[in-house]
Amino acid sequence: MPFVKTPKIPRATIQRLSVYLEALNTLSHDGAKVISSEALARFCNINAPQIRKDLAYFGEFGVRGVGYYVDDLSRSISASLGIDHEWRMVLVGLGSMGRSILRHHGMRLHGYRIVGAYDIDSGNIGQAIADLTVRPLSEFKSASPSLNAEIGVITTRPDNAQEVTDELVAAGICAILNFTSSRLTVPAHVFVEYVDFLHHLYALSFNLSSTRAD
Amino acid sequence: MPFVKTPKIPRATIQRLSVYLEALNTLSHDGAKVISSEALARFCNINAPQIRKDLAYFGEFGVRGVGYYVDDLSRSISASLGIDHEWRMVLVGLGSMGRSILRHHGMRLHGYRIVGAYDIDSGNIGQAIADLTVRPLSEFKSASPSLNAEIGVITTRPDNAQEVTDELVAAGICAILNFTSSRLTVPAHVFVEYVDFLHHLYALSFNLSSTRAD
DNA sequence: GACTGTGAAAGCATTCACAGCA
DNA sequence: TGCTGTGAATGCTTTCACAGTC
Repeated sequence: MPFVKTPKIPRATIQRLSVYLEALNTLSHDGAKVISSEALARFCNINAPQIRKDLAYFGEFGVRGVGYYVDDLSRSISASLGIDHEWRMVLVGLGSMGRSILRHHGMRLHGYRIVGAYDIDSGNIGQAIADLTVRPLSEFKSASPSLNAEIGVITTRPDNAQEVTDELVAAGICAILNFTSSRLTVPAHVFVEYVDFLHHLYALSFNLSSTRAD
Repeated sequence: MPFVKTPKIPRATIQRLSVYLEALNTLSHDGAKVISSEALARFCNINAPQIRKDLAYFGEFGVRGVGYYVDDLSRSISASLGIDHEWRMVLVGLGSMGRSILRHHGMRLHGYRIVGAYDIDSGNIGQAIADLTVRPLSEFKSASPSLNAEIGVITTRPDNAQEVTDELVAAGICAILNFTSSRLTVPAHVFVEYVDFLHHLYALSFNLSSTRAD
């Protein structure tokens, strides 16, 4: 009985795959055809056995005695991560952070497309930003079937985050990228990722303070 | 010989401390005086022994049979993280992401103050944004002693990130918050934190795809 | 009685060494 | 020969159970 090659993939592996992908795209751009785990390791500041193990979770992408074909591997990782097709997203909250994300080029380039812009702040509603018109969140549920978005991005003020989440989940969204500092409560089938740069600043402060103390 | 209570603190602990802090501030705001690890655990979606262990790395903040005093604990965590005073930062790159960070209220509220705005793109230089004037990065090194900033924030295009990093490090910056998708190479004494929401989107895509497949 | 602080056990993730293949 | 794929060993984190304290 041949197993599908997926026992249980560490979360950390997924994060590193993103790094490999980034690196491979750069390498490909520079004309590299083949790369060894050792060379890729140096490029990413990650060690070689780790890379081999990570990749092995998803299949056998390399050629022994040769290495990995850059473009092949890039495609394989994309497929493994599920980013080999376009993902449709809705954005809620058009303060400066929301606008900046709406205008962010990288996301579109990598297959993430914002197909709806909503807000609960009436001040923003009706505005046209980057070919979308901001609608009140209350309209999302009825628009949802035609928008066909799978990922919700929240950039409101923290106090509104849970309310927005509930609304999105009620409308069938199963994945949320949360830029606010609020922790969200969601049903088990919903995935949440937190982007909180304050936390990263705390980590820097901690490191600075503790080396200072030595 | 009484040890300072710091054997080796897991990185994950630092991240969770940020979460506790956030929660405690909310609780304090709502008038709570005392909270048990169990109650805090429910509030943060983290389990109770984990919280107790995390806190124990830094000292004995609780009272047996009672719990933790909310405001006390909040202050203790802030001190442990080294965020009980203001941190000065310089921002490099004033595209839409940079501007949005410059205008972000939360950061200032939490003791992070941007004291200098730089860019290498001549289009932005000279502009006044939120009481700062954008200067060319080449001027940073000489201004650095008087600015007295400790943290650098990079929001340029990815291709410029390494160059900017080198410049910041040369001027004495020891901590970098990197919003670009580039991996940075830095000397051992410099700390780097990556804020890459594309990676978070990848994680969501992966989760969505793999549950879809079941 | 209630809840913290902590050693000991279990569970994960990373590293290593080497077998297996071009 | 050179480099991948992988079981076995190491090192971290998390979990648990309970002793210690208010």
